[in-house]
Amino acid sequence: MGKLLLNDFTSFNLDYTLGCGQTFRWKKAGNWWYGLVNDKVFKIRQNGRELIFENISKDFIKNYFTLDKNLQQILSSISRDEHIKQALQRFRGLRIVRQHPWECLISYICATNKNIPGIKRNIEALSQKFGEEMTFEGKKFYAFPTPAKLAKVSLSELKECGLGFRAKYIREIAEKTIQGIINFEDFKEMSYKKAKKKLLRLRGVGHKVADCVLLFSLEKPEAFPVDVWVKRAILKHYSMHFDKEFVRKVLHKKSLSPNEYNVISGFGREYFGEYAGYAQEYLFHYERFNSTLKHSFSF
DNA sequence: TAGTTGCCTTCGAG
DNA sequence: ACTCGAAGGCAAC
Repeated sequence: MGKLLLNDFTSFNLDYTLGCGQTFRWKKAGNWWYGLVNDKVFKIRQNGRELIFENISKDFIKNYFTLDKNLQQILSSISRDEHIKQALQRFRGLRIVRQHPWECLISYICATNKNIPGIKRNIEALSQKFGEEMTFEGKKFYAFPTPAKLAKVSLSELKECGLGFRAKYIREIAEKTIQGIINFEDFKEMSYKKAKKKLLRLRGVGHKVADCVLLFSLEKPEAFPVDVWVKRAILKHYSMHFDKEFVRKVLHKKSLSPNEYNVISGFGREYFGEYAGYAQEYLFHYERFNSTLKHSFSF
């Protein structure tokens, strides 16, 4: 068993961090969160300033949950108006974790035109079918499949995971990864713009998926992914920063054109600054949270 | 070249 | 039974 003491309990909240929808494989049982990250199974729980974990090293926990970063400083840098302040206040302690780029990329390709429970089912199916089996506390866990494995399986086998039209993109990217055409360590070294440009060349990767991968796994905290929830949040609370005509036009569209995407995402990066991605994550979670509240009390 | 439209898998909610 | 929408993207036009 390992322990880690935080300076201040508001500097990290495990439930918000793992429950906000940035990751898809964590499961909570009682007070413990069970996870499988980079081929390691472990569990972790929080009690105030204390983090308690089993089957994993302290260094891994520090790195994965970015405990080396000063969250208060990041949050004050994006705290630009009353609305974001409310979101920051409500979910203070939410951090963006360091995901593995390969798993992150495939996960967010699964996320195209899907809701979060659907993405989780896809990834669970992929892992059970093609990932390495592990045992922890007598229960079976499955690692996320390797690029080599996914490059070998047939399209119909992939589609059995409920991937639909995404299956062909996933296999293409698996092939390019084992061929070395995609090298995630190189992406980390590049600027945000250059890395994004390279990601956009992959079939199945548009602006939204690229920004998610850049933010959640490639150390680019300025990335500002715009999905339907963030679009709604921005048009609702920040419409004064856009042309009336633009707002009216984009409000009821299902999908954004590349240009419209860049207008909203570019606003986010300029307005919130170098940690715009954190603002995006708080706005996203806050918007979904408020929507759930409305539904729960509507009857 | 930039912007638009139709289509794509699946699946649960209503 | 039927439609709608979901952490969208592609290709034709």
